[in-house]
Amino acid sequence: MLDKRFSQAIEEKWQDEWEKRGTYTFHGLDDRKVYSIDTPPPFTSGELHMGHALSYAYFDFVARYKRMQGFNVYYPQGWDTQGFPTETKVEKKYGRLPREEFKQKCVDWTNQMIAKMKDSMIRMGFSPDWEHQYRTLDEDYHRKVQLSLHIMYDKNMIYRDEHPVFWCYKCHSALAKTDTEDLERDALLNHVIFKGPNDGDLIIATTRPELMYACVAVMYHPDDKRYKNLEGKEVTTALGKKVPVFPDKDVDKEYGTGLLMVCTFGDKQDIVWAYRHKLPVISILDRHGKLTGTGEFDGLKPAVAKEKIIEKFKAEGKIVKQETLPQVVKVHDRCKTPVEYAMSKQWFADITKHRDEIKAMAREVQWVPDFGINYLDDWADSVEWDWVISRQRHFGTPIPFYYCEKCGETAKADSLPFYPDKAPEKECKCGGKMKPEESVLDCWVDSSITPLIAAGWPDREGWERLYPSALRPQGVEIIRTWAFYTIYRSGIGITGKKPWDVILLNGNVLAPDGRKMSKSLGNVISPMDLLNEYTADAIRQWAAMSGAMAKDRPFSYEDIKFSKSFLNKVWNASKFVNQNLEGYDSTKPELKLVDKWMMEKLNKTIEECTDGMETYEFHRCIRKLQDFFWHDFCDDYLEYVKYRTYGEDDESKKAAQYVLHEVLYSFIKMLAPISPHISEEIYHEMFGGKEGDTINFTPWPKVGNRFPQEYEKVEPMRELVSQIRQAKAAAKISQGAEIDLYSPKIELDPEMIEEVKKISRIREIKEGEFKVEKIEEEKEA
RNA sequence: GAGCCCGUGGUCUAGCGGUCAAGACGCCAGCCUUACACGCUGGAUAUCCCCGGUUCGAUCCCGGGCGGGCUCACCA
Repeated sequence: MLDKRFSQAIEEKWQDEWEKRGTYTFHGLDDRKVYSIDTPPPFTSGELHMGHALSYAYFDFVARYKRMQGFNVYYPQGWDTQGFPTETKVEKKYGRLPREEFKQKCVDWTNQMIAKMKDSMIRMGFSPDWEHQYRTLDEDYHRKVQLSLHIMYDKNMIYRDEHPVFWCYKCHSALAKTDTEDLERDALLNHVIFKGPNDGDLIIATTRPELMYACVAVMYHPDDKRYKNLEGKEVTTALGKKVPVFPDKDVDKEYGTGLLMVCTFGDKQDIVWAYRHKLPVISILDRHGKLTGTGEFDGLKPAVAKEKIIEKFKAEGKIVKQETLPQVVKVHDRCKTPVEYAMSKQWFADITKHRDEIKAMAREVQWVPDFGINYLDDWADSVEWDWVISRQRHFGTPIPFYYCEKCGETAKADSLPFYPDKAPEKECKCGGKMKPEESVLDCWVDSSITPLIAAGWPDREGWERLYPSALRPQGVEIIRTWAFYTIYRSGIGITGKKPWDVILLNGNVLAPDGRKMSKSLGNVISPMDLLNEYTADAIRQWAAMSGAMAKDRPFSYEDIKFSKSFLNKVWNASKFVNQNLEGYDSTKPELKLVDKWMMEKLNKTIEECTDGMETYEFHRCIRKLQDFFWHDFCDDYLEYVKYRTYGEDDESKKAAQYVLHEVLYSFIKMLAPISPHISEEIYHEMFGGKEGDTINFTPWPKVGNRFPQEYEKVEPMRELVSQIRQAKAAAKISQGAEIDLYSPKIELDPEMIEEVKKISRIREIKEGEFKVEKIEEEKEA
């Protein structure tokens, strides 16, 4: 018996049952075709947010659908564990600790977060294989990341070099761009006099005059007539140094005077120019972020030096104009200190050499939706320099190399996994000491081999059958990182083969008001808060209804309320069908026209729904199911056959029961990938688990006998039934009451006319203007 | 500024070379018709952003504009 209501309690019952039985465990390769999913390892923040709920629901639909299609689905669960946010949290809680102790606290904290997130994922009904998990902090994961780097190092794809990086002088670390945020402020633009080749005045505009000691060039736009005569010449800075002049397309003619100085390094554009024009590098900031090599301003911080040098130029009459302009500077998100660019020895991966290969390999992958590949192309085309893979942090995968302090020579670590504090020093060919590298890797280095990790590379027997993955689901916003780096490393660097067959892109979930969800706006909705009121099956249905892929969508209470109502409908209709199935036997009876109409409707639904799942258009699938079940099955067919299931005619009753049984069974199967809990419960309570102990592995419904002609015959009847309903309502006659119908000649199949009489409780049909007339009870008596 | 996506009843979406342009939520009216009031039966509400073009015919295709979103670059 089904409970009175479908509820979260029923969901939890099945979640526990699935976990206990290991329902979704991968049991190794067999004869079946494998379908492997390169699932996104969430960063272990502890919180499962709406974005997770949406995108994880998408590939959970796929996994469940493919299982029912007979695939051997491999759906491991990973965790992205290392990185600055964890260090920040741990540091906040425990303060500064010795390196080893600190790392251990990071691990402990991460494990707590994993436990919390795993529980949330189970409550959402996600079906990853909990026997096959990976964590990026595991020694085994480290070993594989390090091995992958050794392979790439042997192919000359990894190197150590001096290069400008984002640097926080307060925290003494290189930063990833993602560790920075924008700060708007006013800047003073100074117009300073330089001397041209013929000693004429040239005015350049700068907000950072204190960097002039590191000035290495002056630039203008190639179309700028004012400065064309300077090409190939040298000019003299306000400090008396001669520097070359270059035309460059990135100069804005309208900004300032259209003439600018390039320093090492005022901003990112300076770095681009330094590389493009092969300019010399002058490091003007020391390791503490103070000026050096200037003489009079050494030891000052840039902000102080700026004021002093402006005073100096003013005194010398070299500043002709000053204006205040709004400016955006990058600051370290943690300490809000403006970020500088500093030269430093870092490890690099040679992405710029491979951009065309990466783009080519991306074309071997099917992008869903197809325009997603544009994001990758744009990024590949705009990458200015190689990927800085080293970070001066603690909680990360160690870089498995040595470098020579004397000559700069590098060498691979001898054994993996490699941890620098346990590694011996080596001797270099040059006689110098080789030191184990102490920096750690950018987290994207870890996550850019997830399809290999998932496959069990390089140790698991038959890992090649699990690589490429069948599916990579991920957010659009990390195409330039996760997708790009995965193709570069797993694809180009390691295997030479594309990492996945299909990449499925999802957008973000916005707040109901269409703005980004954020703590500061106070508009964050957590899936965990919705569970009790709406159930996981309803949240999952909301996800399915959330429209096109790769598109941001506001969260919709309307949709989730509708989902909940729909589940309620499914529940109650199932109870009702169950009541009417008394005496059901599975022998196939002679079907009436309406029965064939219903079976044909089911066929059409199976086609549409299957197609929707195959093309990842989950909204098409769920909308079709909702429309079909609610309106065609409940509102129409159930009403059409009530008189038969209540009645005495055995043949007719059996046919109706057969169809009720078939349709409901096929329906809950098709609903199972999206809303697995309610389907599982009905499967067991009503169908006795007849095809195995879980609906999740029953075969996906197939289109049965077609009845196109019968279908067409029944369609007009539905219109007539509806008209009679309306007429009854208008005449305030109860729908259950018996009537006489007056009507002009009815153009219907005779069997249909009989059907209508039964369905609409008509005693007699009489010629006349269309109307219904209630049969008075006293007349009958 | 560059690239991409989008612009459909009050709201959120679906759809498509010819349909009375579909659904949900909301709104209105009437119904407790032996599963469901988280329900049932009806109803109102759309210049399908604007201007051109292609076409026998465009909401759908093409060009331009306006508006919104995302990613990137944001400026010496």
